[in-house]
Amino acid sequence: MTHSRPLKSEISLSVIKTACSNCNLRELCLPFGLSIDELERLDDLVSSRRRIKRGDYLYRAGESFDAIYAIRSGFFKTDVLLEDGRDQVTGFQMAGELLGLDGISTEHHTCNAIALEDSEICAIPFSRLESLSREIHTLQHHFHKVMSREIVRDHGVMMLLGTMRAEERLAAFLLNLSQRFTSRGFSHAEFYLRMTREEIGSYLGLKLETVSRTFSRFQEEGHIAVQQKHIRILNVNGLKALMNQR
Amino acid sequence: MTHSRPLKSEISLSVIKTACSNCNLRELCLPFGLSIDELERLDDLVSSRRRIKRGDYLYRAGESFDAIYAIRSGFFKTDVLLEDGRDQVTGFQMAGELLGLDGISTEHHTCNAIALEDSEICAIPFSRLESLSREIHTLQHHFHKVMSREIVRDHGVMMLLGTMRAEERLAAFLLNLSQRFTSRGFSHAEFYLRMTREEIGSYLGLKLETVSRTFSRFQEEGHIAVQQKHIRILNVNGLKALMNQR
DNA sequence: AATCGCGGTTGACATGGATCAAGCCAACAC
DNA sequence: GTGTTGGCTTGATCCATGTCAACCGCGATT
Repeated sequence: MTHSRPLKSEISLSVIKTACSNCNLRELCLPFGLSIDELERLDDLVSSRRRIKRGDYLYRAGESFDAIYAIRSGFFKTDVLLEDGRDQVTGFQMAGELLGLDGISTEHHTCNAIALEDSEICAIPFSRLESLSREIHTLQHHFHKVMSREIVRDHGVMMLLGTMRAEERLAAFLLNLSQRFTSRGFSHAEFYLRMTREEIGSYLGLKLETVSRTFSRFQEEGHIAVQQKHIRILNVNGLKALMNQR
Repeated sequence: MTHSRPLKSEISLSVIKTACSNCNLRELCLPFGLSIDELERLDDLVSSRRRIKRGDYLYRAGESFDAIYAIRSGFFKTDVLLEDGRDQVTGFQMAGELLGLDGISTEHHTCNAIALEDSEICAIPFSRLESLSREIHTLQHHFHKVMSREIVRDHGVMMLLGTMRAEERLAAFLLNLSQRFTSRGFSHAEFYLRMTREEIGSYLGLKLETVSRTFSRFQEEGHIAVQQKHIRILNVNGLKALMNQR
């Protein structure tokens, strides 16, 4: 790829240029439900595409906010820091998901977004998104749904943190990842974790040792096979059953 | 008041009718930042006002969604239920705050909203809010801020649940209530809790006994005076200090 | 005034997960 | 190869919070 010269500039441009219209995530991402010509208007807006290397920040808490970001490929975590150094991972985001919605409220980001693998994002200038969504009803409505979905997701995490035991939290976590990989066309039963035990623990309100021990227990009980970051789910129903017991 | 007859119909109507333009919460609530004539257009939309008695549901999880609600007066909790009966209180809402944003995502409410005291709400039909906010930029932007603020709040709760100890959670909870009462013109140092120890516990991921014991400890240490639901904060800085230790 | 009942407090004890510590494994550098 | 490093696993012990149980106190009802 790096040595190929463009044969026809239109073609190469249309491939290289960010374009929702030919993005295979468009049914998961912001463009959901838009007509062809609406899509093209969104294309104009989603101009810049950026690579973020593993470990780099997409944005940091405190930075001023002016765009939201759609993940084109890769994997991110968001976290909030307390003055005393404690931190809480607030989410893991994958392709097709939006980052940065927290920044709208104060015009400043309130959390950090960090790439857990080399990633690519589309920046969507927020004020332009607002103007466009004043014109395109479908876009407006879908954007509201996405924000609302984030609120609902957060409620789920609260439930997890507030009422579930370590086993249940981890089972819920694995099932959630599995389901999200599935809807992106990957295996539901086999995947690589992009985050460390510590990051999982932070997300789930557990220490890394507990995460590790619980994985081991799941393995002993035949629910999963773990080998470092490689996970195979052997018994989905077993995991599901772990959640509603008690 | 109840015996007075209207002298001029316009006057009595303007008092009785729901109207953002003369609501003293307008600087906290959705109308924030609107001009006089924009306010009047919002008035048309916020037509119905409803009383909810203590203990009654404003809406239930699963019901179909078509409006969001602004709290005119009173106090609510929202909670989510798991099949096995466990529940998690996801928030406490007071005058000027919005309820129902979770329902946008699936067109169905995903939690229950229950009045903790006799309350009054304004129903805002959501599709009409969307059309109006396509016309009024300020309204659109403010609504986005409100949704985003909810996401940020949820992150705070995750931090609480994920990384803080019982003392810290409860201190944070009291300080948060105090601050919200203050911005509504009530005393920052003295207030009545509208919720039970069990509801506080559910919100904070603690059992009611722990909540009760921690209140008692705060009292022994001179941070607060508790008597059932009546709270007086004696030492704000003491409470703040409790949070960042460790 | 007596009774009832719900919510709150307090105590004694149990336990899930944290903490501390050692060792292991895999990737990478040299 | 050997060493180094970061992430993971496992064991022993500890402790914060949960659990169970008794009792209290206040408001509502009669």
